[in-house]
Amino acid sequence: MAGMKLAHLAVEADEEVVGAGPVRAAALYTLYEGWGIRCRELPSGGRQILDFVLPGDLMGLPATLFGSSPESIRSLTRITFCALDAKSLPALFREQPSLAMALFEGRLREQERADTRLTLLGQLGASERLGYLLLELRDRLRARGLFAGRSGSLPLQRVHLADAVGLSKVHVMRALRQLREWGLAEVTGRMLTIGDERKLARFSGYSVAHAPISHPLL
Amino acid sequence: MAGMKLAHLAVEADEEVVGAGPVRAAALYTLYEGWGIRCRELPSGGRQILDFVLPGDLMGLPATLFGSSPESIRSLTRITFCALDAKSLPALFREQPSLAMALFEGRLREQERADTRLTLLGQLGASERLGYLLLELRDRLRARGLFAGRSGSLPLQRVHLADAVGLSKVHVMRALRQLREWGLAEVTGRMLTIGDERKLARFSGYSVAHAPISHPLL
DNA sequence: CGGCTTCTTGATCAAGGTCAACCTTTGTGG
DNA sequence: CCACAAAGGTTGACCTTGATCAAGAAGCCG
Repeated sequence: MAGMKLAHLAVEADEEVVGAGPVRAAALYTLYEGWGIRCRELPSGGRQILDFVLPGDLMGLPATLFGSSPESIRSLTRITFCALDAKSLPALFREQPSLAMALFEGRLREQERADTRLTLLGQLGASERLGYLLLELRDRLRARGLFAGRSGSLPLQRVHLADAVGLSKVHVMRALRQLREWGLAEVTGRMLTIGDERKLARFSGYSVAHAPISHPLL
Repeated sequence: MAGMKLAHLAVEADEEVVGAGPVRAAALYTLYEGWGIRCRELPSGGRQILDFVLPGDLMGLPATLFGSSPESIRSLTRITFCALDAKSLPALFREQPSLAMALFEGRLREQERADTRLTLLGQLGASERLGYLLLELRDRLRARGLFAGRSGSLPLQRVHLADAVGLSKVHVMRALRQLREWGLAEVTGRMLTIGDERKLARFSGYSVAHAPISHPLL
């Protein structure tokens, strides 16, 4: 798979990495460092953050495979990433079936994560959603060695949390206050601190089983 | 792929086809006829319908591949389906790379549909959600030759619509009335009728591009 | 030190949930 | 074939959650 590598790139914070709509360049990437978001913009002005993109995650798979995709990817921090040759994907499937299978399983895990998010938005209240999101983020970061102990860096603004869980910025504040007052989690500045982890997991319906952590592949 | 076929089965309406939790039997299926739902149950009693399963759709892929899955699949009507040998999936990846690729692309399309549903729940109001759901269902049915003209059969209760779009049964009623009064769509008895299709699509943010129709594979 | 953006909070408003009642359909046993 | 029961559909009244508006406080550059 290393043979697919084309170039090593970097962009500053808050730029569009993969645009919605028709693809302009072959654009299959893996993220090396930094944070990104995968999101959709609505004509009405709203935005849904579909997922946070962390180091090791693929970017632009649907866009390159289908030639166009409604999702766009933006950098939240400065990021470095690596461009892959999307055209060699069929070859990969022919010559590396076990790798292809791993790729397939990865998509399936993503699907389970997506199902969880849907359940979150459909069935749970504001604080539960936030609690879940924070716990999941912590575990994804931890799996990458980017979070140790009770607190770690979280380069997100309130708006990002809001757009991720389908709430208004103002209401995210209220929910965060709840979590803080109950000693479950705290977001201050650009830091996340998990308080009573066990209680938070129970409260927000979080279980690692339901939130398989995507593993860096490349 | 026909070589994977193991048995032809049927179950009555409202039964569990694939259970949540650890897998009891090798359980990879394709649906032949009837309707199913893929859903998650919450400890709190809530239920999120993740998707409606229509003829041609796969059932139980994550469960068989991972040995367990939080999702369960239930029949809404009497269904007939076909059991596949999940163990031959690695073989399929080795010997039928182009089929594997198709399977992979199918998952990617599912992911786009899931992203759309997330955006729906996170950003849109009750009537928009329902309108979108109804339009998408109609197009998926039409792609299978199960819906022609302005109306067709829709074997869903209000609760199912409610659990699918994350609303209460009562509020689904209110939203349906809206759609009816505005001449956009109507659900009566077990029938769905689409009124002004163009207007409904605009109203609910529906576009076929964003809602790729899953194609029967087997 | 301004002039920006983000954070934070209170006050008010609307969307949606809950409860309860009644109606309609379906189904079942006498 | 009718009577009754059970399940689902429909609607109104009221309450809760979360959105919106507005304004002040705190950071963060130039």
